[in-house]
Amino acid sequence: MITIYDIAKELKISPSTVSRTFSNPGLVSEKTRSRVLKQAEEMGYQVNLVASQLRNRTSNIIALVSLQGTWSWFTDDVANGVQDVARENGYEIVVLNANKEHQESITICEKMRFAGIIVAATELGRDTVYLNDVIPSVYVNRIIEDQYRILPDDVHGVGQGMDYLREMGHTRIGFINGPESSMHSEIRYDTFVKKMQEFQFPVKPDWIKRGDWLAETAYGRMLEILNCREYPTAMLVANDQMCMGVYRAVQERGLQIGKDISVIGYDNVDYGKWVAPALTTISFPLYEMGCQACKMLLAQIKGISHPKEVIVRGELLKRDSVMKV
Amino acid sequence: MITIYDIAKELKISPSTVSRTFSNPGLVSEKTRSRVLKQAEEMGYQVNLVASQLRNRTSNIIALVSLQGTWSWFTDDVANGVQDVARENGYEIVVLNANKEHQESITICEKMRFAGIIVAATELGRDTVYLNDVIPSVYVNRIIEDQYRILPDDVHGVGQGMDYLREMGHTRIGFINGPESSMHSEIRYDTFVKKMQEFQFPVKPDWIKRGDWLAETAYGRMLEILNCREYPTAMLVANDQMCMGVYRAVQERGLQIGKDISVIGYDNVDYGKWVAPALTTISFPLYEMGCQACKMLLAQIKGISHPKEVIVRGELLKRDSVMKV
DNA sequence: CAAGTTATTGAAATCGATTGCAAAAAAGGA
DNA sequence: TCCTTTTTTGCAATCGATTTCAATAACTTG
Repeated sequence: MITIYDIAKELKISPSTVSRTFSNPGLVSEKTRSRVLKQAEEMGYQVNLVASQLRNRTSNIIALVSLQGTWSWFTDDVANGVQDVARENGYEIVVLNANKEHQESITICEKMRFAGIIVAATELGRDTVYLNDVIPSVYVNRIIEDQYRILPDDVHGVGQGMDYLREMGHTRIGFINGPESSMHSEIRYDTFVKKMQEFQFPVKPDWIKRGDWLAETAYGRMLEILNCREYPTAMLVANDQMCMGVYRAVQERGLQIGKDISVIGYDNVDYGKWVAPALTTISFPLYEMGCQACKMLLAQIKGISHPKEVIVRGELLKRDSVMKV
Repeated sequence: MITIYDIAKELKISPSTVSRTFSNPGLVSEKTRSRVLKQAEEMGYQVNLVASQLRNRTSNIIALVSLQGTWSWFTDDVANGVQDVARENGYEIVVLNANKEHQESITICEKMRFAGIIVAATELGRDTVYLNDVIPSVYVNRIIEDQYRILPDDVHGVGQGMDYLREMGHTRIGFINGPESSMHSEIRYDTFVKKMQEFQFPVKPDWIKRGDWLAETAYGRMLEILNCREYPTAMLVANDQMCMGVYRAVQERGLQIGKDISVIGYDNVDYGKWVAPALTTISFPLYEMGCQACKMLLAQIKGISHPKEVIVRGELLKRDSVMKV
């Protein structure tokens, strides 16, 4: 492995000068600098950031830790947001995946003294995670007391969806929720009910089901709803993946999505555009949340004061799964 | 930031002893060890891996660099494979994303002296990337001279699909290919034609189209095919995403996928299970490729000899988009 | 109990880059 | 030319953990 000492020896100059050539070129004469650069190029020198970081006590790497058991669309979009902001500010990002047994992924970020950690969590992910305040951190989509966090505005999102259904003339609306443990489930459900009451639409318990974010379960729940003597003209579904189950159930019954039954999802997963009919959905503003998270983290790193909570709004994406009644 | 010196001073012992407590506890007496552990816990000590790595000249972090412009299913699945093997061997993985201008992502892995780099590339990603042989590396899904690599067995995959279509009685088969620049396109196309000839099925140029991996374009191409006086009973499509375009085109014409026209995709993206009818597809063995890539990298890291190329087979996943004629 | 072993500890060097300080070299001015 | 100012350089200490070597402490055992 080539070091500045190797280059220095070769050129019969001091390592200090070689170092300065890279870290503070203004302090080195034009002549020496070009000799060093040439020699370094020739020997295939790459600065050792490990040494450099030890000396400087700083890193320009931000870690994004996903609490999913596995990699997924969720982390992807957040990552894109974090990355764009990070790079604008001269930072690189690395993504780690902390599954059930892997507290390790978090700890290693701290031990590596990365510049900061952004923890991104859907609710399918692990419950808890231990930070030691060794480096700055921000949570995306999770509320932990006293910790910096970015949250989506579910109230606004569901509100948008409900307003739209009403505009389209729907009054008989069903709802498939996420699991009980979820903060989103609660908020989305509450907002759904509140809106129904506000509009003075009938809230039918038979049309309100609990799911678990997964298509398979939602498929069963939707069949139950379709077995009711009369069924709703529209379904609000707490995430897109469950909509795939709903689509299947509806189509198996010989009914048409968008015609017999309108559907609004939540999340805006990429394949929603490609199913037929294209899924109308409320976007989970992941990219924007990633951006905000990174800004929040950078503020901490630079010691600038910043509010501890930021709430980001998604928007309703009107496609083909909802039509006027 | 707490260091071993802080702990040492507090306990009035030498830093060496503190260090040994963590890195080689057998060399420290039971009594001292527990005192150190307690003190460290109390002070919130976390070893500084930067210092440790500098001294040891080793890292236990493997980097997976994606050459996609953005995060995607491709990298996800490869990452899961790499991760499982890595963790079995005491390594952690971090994922980086190299977009067009970001040679930087690769370089930073080298500068950080990570244990090794796995470069994963679909063909939507950037063309070239420069490694400096500072650390071991493996390419996934890309052929670079003299470099270690993992490739999928496209010949086997397409063969499986074609055998199945023939079994199901199809003889009139169309094909939508990927873009010209792609190694997969070439192989898949060649294999398709070879199989057609082998089976003595008619190869109709009108039924063979070039796509660009994207649904939108495939939608247009499929419409062209459907405009022919007679159209095929089955389509082999070079990736799943394009199948979504095919589905839409077919359905818009009032025809039914699986009934009027059978479709086989390639890749096994996750939503293929949830579209209606569920998509029959040939899997791109990403997870397995990730595992193999990691094994290959570990072999290099440990200095064990290993073949420079490994080819991994996918399999045909029979679902509902193909039926007997 | 003394000599020989073994278990524990500490001092000091090391990994590779950075930087304050001082020396040397170059440039400028009279 | 000689002195002052500015540029370039080199020396040596530093970041925090590890490890070799030597010293000391704690056991064994005849």
